[in-house]
Amino acid sequence: MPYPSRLPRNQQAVLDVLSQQSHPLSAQELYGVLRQQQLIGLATVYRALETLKLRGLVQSRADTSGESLYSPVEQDQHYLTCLQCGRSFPLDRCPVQELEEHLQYSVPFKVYYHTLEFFGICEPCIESVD
Amino acid sequence: MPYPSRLPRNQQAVLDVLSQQSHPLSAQELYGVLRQQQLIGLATVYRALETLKLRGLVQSRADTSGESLYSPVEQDQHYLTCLQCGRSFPLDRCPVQELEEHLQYSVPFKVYYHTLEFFGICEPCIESVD
DNA sequence: TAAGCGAATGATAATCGTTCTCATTATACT
DNA sequence: AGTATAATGAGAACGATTATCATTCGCTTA
Repeated sequence: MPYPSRLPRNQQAVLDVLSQQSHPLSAQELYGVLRQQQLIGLATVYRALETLKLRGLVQSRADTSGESLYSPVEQDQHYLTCLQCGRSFPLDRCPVQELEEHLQYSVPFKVYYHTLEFFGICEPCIESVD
Repeated sequence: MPYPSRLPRNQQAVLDVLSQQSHPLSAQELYGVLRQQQLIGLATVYRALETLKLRGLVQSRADTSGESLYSPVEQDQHYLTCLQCGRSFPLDRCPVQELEEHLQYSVPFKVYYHTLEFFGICEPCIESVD
């Protein structure tokens, strides 16, 4: 697992904000929060996220609206996501951990994290499906 | 599982092309293929994909470059995806099927399909990681 | 401590996938 | 056939992300 002894300031700031949140943030939301703390450009936020992803510290998933949502890798990332309204409901159980550990030994690929997402229609939306 | 007796022509055409491919296609690639067969607009391709997703017949996942890749739901969708080069390597084993079936009875949510993706660095890229 | 140099930054323009708009066309129903 | 309704294609609009570039920061070396 790549873990540099110290992170550049902006990367650290981005990671801190993500860790303080209990839910994934978009890059633009992140930018809004960081702007209240310091002078920072949107491009820098994207650059920091890119690097943090490559280091296996941050993960992203695509919102149904197209934008990416970012969260620290430690955070569980298993959802029921409604195709109609786009809302995501977190799941607690993860049956994949052991497979991930097994993969580490069986494939030439360094796994940082995984995502597991179930797609369908949530109860409130079921009635409104055409 | 929602399965209308007959699909509108364009939705059927989109589904046919996706089913003929052995790998997921972007909306733009799909548009290119369809244009060789018939007169169709890009907006219609997106509209058809949207509807097919809501019907649980097509699924999408985000490419590392940001665009969405579409494939029929029947197709297995489990990958090792390299954060560096973006290439995806399909996995055969799926440990989640039974959890999905269990979910159907334990949550108020109609599950159409799931995605499982492992992210990390592939062997060829490991050397080039800074 | 000052000078020099390469990497990082912020502002903004450019890019590109996706969605919206709207005039036109196809479809369904009577 | 006649009319209402939905679907379509073309292209404009949108918005998230990426590229550009002049400036600033951080570090090394004199």
